[in-house]
Amino acid sequence: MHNLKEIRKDFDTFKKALKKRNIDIDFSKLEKLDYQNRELIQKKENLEKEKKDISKSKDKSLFEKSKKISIEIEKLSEEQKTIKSELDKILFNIPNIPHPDVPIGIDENNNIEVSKAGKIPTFDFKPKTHYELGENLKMLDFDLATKTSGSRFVFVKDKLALLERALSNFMLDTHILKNGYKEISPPLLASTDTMFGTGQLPKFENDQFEIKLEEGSDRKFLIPTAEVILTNIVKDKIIDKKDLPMRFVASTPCFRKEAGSYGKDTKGMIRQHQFYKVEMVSIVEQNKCNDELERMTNCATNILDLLELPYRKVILCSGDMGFSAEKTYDIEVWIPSENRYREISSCSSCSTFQAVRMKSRYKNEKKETVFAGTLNGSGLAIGRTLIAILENYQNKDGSIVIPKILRPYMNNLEKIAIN
RNA sequence: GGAGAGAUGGCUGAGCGGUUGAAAGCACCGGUCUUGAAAACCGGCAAAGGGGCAACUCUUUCCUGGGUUCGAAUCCCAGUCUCUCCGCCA
Repeated sequence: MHNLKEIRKDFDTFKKALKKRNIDIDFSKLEKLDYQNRELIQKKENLEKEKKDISKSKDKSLFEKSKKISIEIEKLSEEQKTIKSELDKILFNIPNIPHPDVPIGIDENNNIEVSKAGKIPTFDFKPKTHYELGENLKMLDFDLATKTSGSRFVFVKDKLALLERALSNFMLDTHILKNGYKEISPPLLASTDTMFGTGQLPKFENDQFEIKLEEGSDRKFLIPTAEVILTNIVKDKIIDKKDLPMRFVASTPCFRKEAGSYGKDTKGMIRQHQFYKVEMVSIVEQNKCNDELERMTNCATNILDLLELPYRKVILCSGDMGFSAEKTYDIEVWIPSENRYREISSCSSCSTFQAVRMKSRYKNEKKETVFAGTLNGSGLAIGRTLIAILENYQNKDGSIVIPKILRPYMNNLEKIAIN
């Protein structure tokens, strides 16, 4: 969310910066509502002052007048609240401003490749898809999941379940022991204001699974990513500057409706309603966002290096970035059956955008209270890492070689073969 | 599910109709003292919003939302959350 005080100072620059997002915002209405809002506040405050003075004077002859002022204040206050909520409705739905480094573009086709790493495997046979491999091994069961739960779910069984668990542990260990993240096992349900804090609400309510605890209770949502719950650790907080940067990592299930993806990636486990993801979150001083983003992205690619999977790093263009992000790197892993790279991690700096929504602040050198910077990144999406391993490490007979780094996590198993 | 207790600033914690934005302590910052540090002493230290180039100033805020009152952190009502005891339970 943007700070109105800042926007007001240079409205034209604000408008221009958001043009890169190519979205429709009624700026003139925003400006007008802001003006009306402030005008009403002034009127109201003048009356409040008058009333306060009467009260202090304890002059009984003025008490009647004070009553009348109260009614007037009430009226103004209602009017002001209405204007403010209209203003908020616009403000809550305005995305973050792209960082100057971000290339301008419409969609994913305008993203720019930054670097490539790893060796793309060559096969002397036609590589199978991950779901063919998994089903042949009898370790991925989509039909069963359809029976118990519906579409976009999967049963992972046996050695692949072990592999999934190993991946989670390996990634966590790496981030905790080598990259300085603190391990968190968080709640998987988030309240409305938590979802608002990171930007999932109000605009993306359709993508969220809502949980009904009991009739009339507050709304709760299954987290679409641990980013939501980890970032909100600093919600409504004035953080001690000494505690920055804060770095958290968690491995959690994520739940998404995938409402806008009908017919997309319907085969296999690329796009599921539920999947595991290891998520990194950093809370930093606001001027450190860019450095932290590079650091975080390196933590993510480091995992792929260790797993010896080929990947490339892409910087997202202005039109393809998420709502809260100012700058995003996607890490894409090589998928042999599709003969292309697919997203396996997304690392974003959100500048102070989420902190404004969450009211997360700290005192800077000048003792001013300022908003913190927040970043999040997958390190990595476990389901998709599993896919990448299946496909990149497959043999002609349908068996899968286990990446060396994972073997200690799998009782030194070297290969998964058909029973 | 049943019975109680509570929610105040970064933290602990007083206040229980008007000079209380809020005592005191801790933490933090500055200073005196000291070779340096500690201790002691002195001073400073809430947030949000509005106005102003600025110095500054005004309004709001003691869980949330209503109510009583000229005036509410303080009284009344509703809700949320936390804690303790009993029951049930991974």
